[in-house]
Amino acid sequence: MKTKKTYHHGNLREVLLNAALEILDSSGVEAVSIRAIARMANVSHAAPANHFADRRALLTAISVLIFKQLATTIDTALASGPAARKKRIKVFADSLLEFGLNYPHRYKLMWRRDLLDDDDLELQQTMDGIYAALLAELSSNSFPSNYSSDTFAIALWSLVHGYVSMRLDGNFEARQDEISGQPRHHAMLDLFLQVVDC
Amino acid sequence: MKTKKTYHHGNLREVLLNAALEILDSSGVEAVSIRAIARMANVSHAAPANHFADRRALLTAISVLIFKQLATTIDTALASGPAARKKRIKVFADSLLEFGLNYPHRYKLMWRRDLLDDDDLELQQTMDGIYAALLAELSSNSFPSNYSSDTFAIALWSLVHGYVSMRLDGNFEARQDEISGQPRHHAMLDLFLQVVDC
DNA sequence: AACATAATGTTGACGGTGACAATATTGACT
DNA sequence: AGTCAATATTGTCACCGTCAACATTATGTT
Repeated sequence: MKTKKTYHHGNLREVLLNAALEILDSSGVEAVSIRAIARMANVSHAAPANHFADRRALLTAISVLIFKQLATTIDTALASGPAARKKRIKVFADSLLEFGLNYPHRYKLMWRRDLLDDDDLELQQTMDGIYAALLAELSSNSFPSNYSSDTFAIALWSLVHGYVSMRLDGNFEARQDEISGQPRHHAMLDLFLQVVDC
Repeated sequence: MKTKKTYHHGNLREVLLNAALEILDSSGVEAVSIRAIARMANVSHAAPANHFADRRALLTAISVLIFKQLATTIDTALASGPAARKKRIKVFADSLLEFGLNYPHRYKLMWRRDLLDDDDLELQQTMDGIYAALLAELSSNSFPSNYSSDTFAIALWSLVHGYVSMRLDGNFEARQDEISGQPRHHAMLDLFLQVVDC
């Protein structure tokens, strides 16, 4: 009748993170509670405190995982991607965009700075790494003069992030999201990338 | 010693909405609780239930107010704005952008569909009205062929929304947000609006 | 091997929240 | 005057995050 083998769990931290990810994917960040993941791991409600100082620390740890997953996705896509600069930029944008559409709740959590620990070094570094990967694809002479690659990078990122956010929050109607049978974001990115040719 | 004049408050609903807006602006949507606004209105914790079915209904009512405020802001700016189409598009974008930067917590709430009532008619209509105002400034022959005004509208809105969201969530460093002493978003919008000339 | 200490887990409590039910008071209409 | 709907109160419940006190086990030193 003993359901628990040992008093000490062994790898509770990992189990808790997996539980949190599962709840996140299925029910959103609101449902990710300390007590819920403790229940799922068959452990007392205060056990997680030994591994995560508070809920913010838990969500931050999850975000680090997610950001690393995104970084890997982008790196992989770029590594096997085309050589032309403009096309590589599009690969980057597509990777980010599809990641958001594929993992809606993960994507949304990534940017909920109000729920995360701003001072977390690992989080900052992983984010910076992704931004650096974008900058690496840009060189100033590819764009209209007067515009720095930073401005271009921020514009591109804003465009993708804005679109994905709106889509995930349900602010674009389904019919608005297709044009000529193609996803809207293809046309949208092409439209934007015209400035590279200007 | 009687602090309350009457058992029935008189205009509780309005008072509650103002309290909610005050808390929202100062502390963010997380702090906007039924009980908090009840306390602020010197009323029992269950009194708001007579005016708002639940917290979601309360936040939806606030959002309607905010969207109407945004609509007014945009309409005013456009009414006294320039005549050239491209400049009017910029006025629209600037209005949206500055509204977000000026009222961070209000702007963030507007898009938190997870907290709002999707079926609220007034909310939908106010949102649709703003989008229609943007479409009204566009005509298909102003843009590169192959791109509909819907695509352009969604791209522009995504760009602005993405930038504002990132800024408000603290995802752009302060130094990244200025270029040549000008706010980054000016250069960013100019960059994007080049496609109108292509 | 024995012990000390750190790591990890449990139990119980506190105050906060949204929501509901039961009740009290008041306003409005007949 | 009497009735009913609107509105406010009190009390309760389950959930949450967090803390404190305590129990159990792992680890490492002597």
